[in-house]
Amino acid sequence: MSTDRKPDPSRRRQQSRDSILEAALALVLEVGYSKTSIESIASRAGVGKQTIYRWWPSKGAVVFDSVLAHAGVEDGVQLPDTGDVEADLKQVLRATVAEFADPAFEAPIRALNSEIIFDADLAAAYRERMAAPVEEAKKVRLRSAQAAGQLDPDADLDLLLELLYAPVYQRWLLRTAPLTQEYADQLVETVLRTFAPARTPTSP
Amino acid sequence: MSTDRKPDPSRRRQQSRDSILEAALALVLEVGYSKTSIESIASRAGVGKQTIYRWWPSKGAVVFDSVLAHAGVEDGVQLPDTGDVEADLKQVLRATVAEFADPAFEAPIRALNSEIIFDADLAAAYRERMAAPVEEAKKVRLRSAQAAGQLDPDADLDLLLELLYAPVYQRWLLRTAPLTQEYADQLVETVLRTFAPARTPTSP
Amino acid sequence: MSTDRKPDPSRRRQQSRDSILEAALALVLEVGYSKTSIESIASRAGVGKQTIYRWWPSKGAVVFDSVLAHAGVEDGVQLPDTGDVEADLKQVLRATVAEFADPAFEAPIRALNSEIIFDADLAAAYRERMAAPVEEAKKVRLRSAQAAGQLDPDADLDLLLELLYAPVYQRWLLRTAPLTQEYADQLVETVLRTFAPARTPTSP
Amino acid sequence: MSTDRKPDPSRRRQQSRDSILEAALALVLEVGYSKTSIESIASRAGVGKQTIYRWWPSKGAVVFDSVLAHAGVEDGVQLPDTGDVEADLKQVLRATVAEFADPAFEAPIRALNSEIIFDADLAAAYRERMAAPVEEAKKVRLRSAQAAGQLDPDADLDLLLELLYAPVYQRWLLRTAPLTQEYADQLVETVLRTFAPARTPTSP
DNA sequence: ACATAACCGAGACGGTACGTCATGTCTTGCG
DNA sequence: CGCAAGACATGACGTACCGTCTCGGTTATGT
Repeated sequence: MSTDRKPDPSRRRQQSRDSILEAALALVLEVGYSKTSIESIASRAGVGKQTIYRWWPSKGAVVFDSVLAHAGVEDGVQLPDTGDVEADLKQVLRATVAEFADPAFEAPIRALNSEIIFDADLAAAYRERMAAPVEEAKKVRLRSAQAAGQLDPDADLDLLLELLYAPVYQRWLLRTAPLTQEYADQLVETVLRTFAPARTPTSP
Repeated sequence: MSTDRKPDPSRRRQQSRDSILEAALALVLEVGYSKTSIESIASRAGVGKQTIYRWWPSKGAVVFDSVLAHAGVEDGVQLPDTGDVEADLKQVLRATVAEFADPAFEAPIRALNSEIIFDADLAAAYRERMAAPVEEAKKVRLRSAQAAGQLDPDADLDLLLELLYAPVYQRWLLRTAPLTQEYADQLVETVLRTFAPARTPTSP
Repeated sequence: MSTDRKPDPSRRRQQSRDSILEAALALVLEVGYSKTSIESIASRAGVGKQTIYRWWPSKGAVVFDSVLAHAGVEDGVQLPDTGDVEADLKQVLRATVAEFADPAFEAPIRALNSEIIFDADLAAAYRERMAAPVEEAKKVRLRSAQAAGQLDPDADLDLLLELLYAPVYQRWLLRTAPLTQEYADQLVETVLRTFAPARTPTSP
Repeated sequence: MSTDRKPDPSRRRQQSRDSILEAALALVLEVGYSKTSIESIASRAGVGKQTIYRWWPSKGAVVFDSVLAHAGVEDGVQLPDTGDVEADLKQVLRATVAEFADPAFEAPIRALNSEIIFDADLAAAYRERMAAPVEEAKKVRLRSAQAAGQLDPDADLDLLLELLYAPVYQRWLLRTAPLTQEYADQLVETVLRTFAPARTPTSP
């Protein structure tokens, strides 16, 4: 016998959920994450505070859902495949760099990251719902490159992706150095060189 | 013309500063960063709140100084140089991995990072006072390796270090995958392979 | 157009109100008015500070309500009417003098007065809710005396009451001279003499 | 053997004292008594806080001295004596009423009174240094009236003065009713009637 | 003439309280 | 019963002052 409140999700009002997520995202953009409060979200969404507390455990979770809903990663992700890995990867990494530079993305994503740092549950949710699909799409492209002989067939693709993306992520997060298109290109070139296919011994 | 109060640092009481930094670090370890308040730091340090506000602009800055004072990076940093870069780098990167796993380091450093994400000033301070000295020590070792012919003399050392450390940092921060000693070794090997000196068929 | 929060009195918790007023009165008695803080009232009443700020504009207003609630002037006030004005007034004025000497009344009432001096709103509230009912009761008795031919029918009763009470009030407030029962009697006699009915030599 | 600081008044800097009193008075006028702080007085006077604490026990005492120094009651006080008590008293009481209405006097004097209410020492100082000389001057005039047969030779002059001034004081302090010149006149007339000389029994 | 003791300005300090904001819980009344 | 509204106890915020305490720098004699 438990006294826990267990709200019935079927009775949930979709309109409230939407306006909460919208308000949360708008506030993070306008006043920043730390100045965004549950109270301000509720007030802006025209919603009672309890309605937020009923469905989300924390401010971080609300903002997480906001960003997720807005990013719309839930649709299938697919990377370009022109046959030229280097060109394709450069295009993709340049797009990532550009995204990080977009103020409309930057604020919510920094907020997301600052929560993920502390909250292992959010981190897991992030991996599963945001990172994993993208990760898998990238690997599809890389396997295609392996099949085309542009990449070492034994390359550890997880490691490769880390070497490619972690430096970008770190530069953006810690602002250690400017994030430029040239940097993206340089990373792609360096990493591809590292995982280049073994030089085919042309003669016996 | 400014009305800002500019307290005179020469009149600052060293004892207060010390007990504040100590209290801040202890609280972050004991109750976590977000539950550490300026008020609790002041109270634990036996200090008036104003004494904190007089010398630091934010909780983040206090914790930053705590970590800095505790880490003692201000002393010269020097890396081992046994003549074998790979062995030396593996030792150093394994130490980094171990440090990240130490609960006594983890909490304050996660706190630090969560502040740095938002606060560009703190990020700059971090770069200058914590990262830069260590970075420089690492480069000294790498240049020594270049001189010894163990590394491409044209290698971009900044990029090399990013490829080496950013993946570790990202795994730790986002908990994307376990941080093991083997992973450290693998990273060192991969990166050294990338920046290996060109095979000069000098003489038969 | 006003952005002011206007709390809904119907949702007010009576229990909180009561414990706040009780705590305020107790604290003024125990530690004095100036050492009584909103914070200490809240803490003693087991109430959040905001609950005080929501319903009262200032410490003075809280203490005012405390005194008012305690004095219970809101009930009808009625003065003795034995048929002998002089005796009745002496009794009433002696009671006033005694009240001023009672330490349990003195502290809160001095507190009240010190606030009223500065705060015209409080002064108005004092007149309307504390002074007026008593004033009216006194006038009822005086009119009865006029009807009985013990007082000049043309006497300005407001003036009469001021001449009677202001000296007592002043002596108490400024401690210019001891407040004794004899003094009360002397005042009554003097003032009654001033407003005695004209000697009408009606018939021998 | 005492460790008490006993500052040597002979070494006191007159300039500091003056600027403190001046600053105190100005602040009470400008921002009101309760918003006047020791710190603001010191700052405005260009004086260290300690210099105030060295010579005065409390804010009330400083303001008291300010008002005293400004009022300049220390000079001899003398009331008009035209031979007509009623006219003279009306003139004096009207002046008092006017003074109370003057904003430049009102603020500091309300401040004074609010301190006197709580602080018996200040009350005594007030009586001795401000009230007494004026009181004595008034009595001189009244005795002259007694000698002139305009006043009952047995009149209790203290009581008379209380009946004359307390109502004015009360009206001003509590704002119970407007303080007009007519009111002053009415008071004088009423009180003089009360203490009129006994009707001389013209025939035996 | 020169120590030496005080006052003095400045302001850092450990505190208390301020009045505001947000938290997460609870209650009320509407639909 | 979900919900908007919002009162509530709690607790932290950042600020203002409190009264005490150094810190140098003038005075201002007193030998």
